[in-house]
Amino acid sequence: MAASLGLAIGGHEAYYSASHPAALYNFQTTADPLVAADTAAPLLTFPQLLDEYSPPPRVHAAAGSQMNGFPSSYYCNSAGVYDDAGRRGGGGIGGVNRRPAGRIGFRTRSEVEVMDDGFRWRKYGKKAVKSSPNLRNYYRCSADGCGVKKRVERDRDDPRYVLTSYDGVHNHATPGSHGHGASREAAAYSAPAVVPDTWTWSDLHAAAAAAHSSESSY
DNA sequence: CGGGTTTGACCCGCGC
DNA sequence: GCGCGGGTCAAACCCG
Repeated sequence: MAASLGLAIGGHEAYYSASHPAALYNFQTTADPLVAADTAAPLLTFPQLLDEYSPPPRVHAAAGSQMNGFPSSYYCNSAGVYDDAGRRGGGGIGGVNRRPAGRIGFRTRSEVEVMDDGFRWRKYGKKAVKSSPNLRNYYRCSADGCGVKKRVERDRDDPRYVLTSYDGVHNHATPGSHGHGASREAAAYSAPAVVPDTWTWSDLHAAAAAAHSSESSY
């Protein structure tokens, strides 16, 4: 079945998209990522996901060299209705009622908040949020014309973990590439309808967006 | 000198 | 209608 279907598990919604391999492996969509991260525990580990879908080498490198730990769980808020704390998320971005094309989050055990995922990020805000005693940092992709955003905050329940969520899809190749993988980047840049052999951050974002459009009915 | 970070103010949607 | 809360802007500042 090429379509995705929604399930209700323990009061939480989980979406599994048959067209998205990662989703088949419990790459969850949930209204409450924090709860899901705790209760729907048996999710794939980051390395597992990477091995399973052969992501680009640079992701491997980033995971190996820059991260102190690795994501222990995932959530994908493709509904774009709730924020990281499961609160209303329609609050809009900058007051503008923008609907995120797709949001993917990671709960990562790490000493540092900033993880090199191959893209260049510029911090544009920092905010204390009610849902957490910790500050939330806002980053934007520094590539011109790329509106991908990323927010990072420490898990309020376990400060050893970092909650990272991505909004949007990169419309460019990772700046960290040094000439290799041009074909892969071209594939990732175009053909959003075709499932590529290798999964990149952008691919995941695009998949989330696709799941979003098929699930919701705006 | 250029790019990134900091910081407070501001904007806007939502709930009451 | 008002207050709250999250998200963003933008100028000043910092650093390589």
